[in-house]
Formats: sequence, structure tokens, C-alpha cells
Amino acid sequence: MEGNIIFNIDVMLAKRKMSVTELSERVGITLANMSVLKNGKAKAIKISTLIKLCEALDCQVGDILEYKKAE
Amino acid sequence: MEGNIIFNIDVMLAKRKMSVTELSERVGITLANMSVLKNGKAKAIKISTLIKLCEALDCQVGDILEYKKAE
DNA sequence: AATTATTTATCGTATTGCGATAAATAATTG
DNA sequence: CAATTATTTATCGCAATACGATAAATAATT
Repeated sequence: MEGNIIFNIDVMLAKRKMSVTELSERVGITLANMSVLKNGKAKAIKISTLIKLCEALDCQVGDILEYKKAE
Repeated sequence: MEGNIIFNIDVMLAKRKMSVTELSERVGITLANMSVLKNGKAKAIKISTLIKLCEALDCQVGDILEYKKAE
């Protein structure tokens, strides 16, 4: 069995009291695509997008991407 | 100015006393491509590759990907 | 020197991000 | 409740990219 990567963008959004709409504007990708990202439906991510996410949320990569081991 | 993402695979490899060759075999991508990844030349990364990296190095995403703010 | 490990580069193909858009659903507000 | 706003989901198309395969250059080790 394989582990998984959890997107914790929700958590950071709550902490920053920021909406998905605002985040998408700050990052510069459409709301629809941000939703895909946020809900773990993306199969890859551009480094440039990761950078803008960290920037917009003022956080570390580890705050939004978490590896979850399979038991 | 924009921040950047640093790949810290080297650090984890040293900690695990593992060679790039072995890591590439474990992750299941070619040595050449692992080198690109490791040295921050990749512009995107598949989530599946990230998972296998965390698995092989027994670490968190934050251990290998670090956001570095621009000053 | 010889061997081994790593990096860099090129080409081709399959995958994917992401924009644009629209529709469905959920949450909020008067 | 109805109206509005926010979010999610889906589809299409194109440009960007991962990654394999391969080869060559460079670095490190013995």
C-alpha cells in the first residue's frame, strides 16, 4: 500500500482568514483550478505555483503539503 | 522580487547515507531525472513522485522542499 | 589509470497544469 | 423563503512539463 500527500491549504486559509477566491487572485490562477489544487485533485504542481502559494499564505511548503504514510 | 523553493534532497540523502543512484531506483525514475529534481532544475513535480520521495527517504514534504523568501 | 557516481543535455511521447467557460452545489444574507 | 455569493466540479484545448531513453561530460573514488 502507498502513502499519500494531503493538501492543507484549507488550514492555512482559516488561519489567515482568507477566502479561496482571494487566494486564487493572489496566486494568479483561476478559482476553478485553485479548487482542484486545494482539494487534492491535482496530479502535479508547478514549482512556480508552489512559490506563489507560500508567498500568499506566508507559510512553508510543509504547512500545505503533508505526507501521510499508509498503515 | 520573488522567493524560491529549495530542494533539500541532498540533506536527506546524507542523513540516510543513501546514494542518488539508490534513491532513483527506489523512487522509480531514472538517475538523470532524479539529478534534475535534486538540483532544483525541475519546474514542476508530480504528486506521485513526491509521495515516492517521502517514502524512500522516510521524511516529510517539508524536509525536502523549503520555501525561501526573497529579502 | 580505471572505475564508479553524478550531472548535463537532447529528443520524443505521454501527462498534466491551467486558462476559459459553464453548470452544479453549498453557504450566506436580507 | 428567495437572492446573492462562494465554492466545487466538469469539459475543452493548448502550452508546458515530466520523464524515459540515451549519450556525453564531469566529478569522485579506488
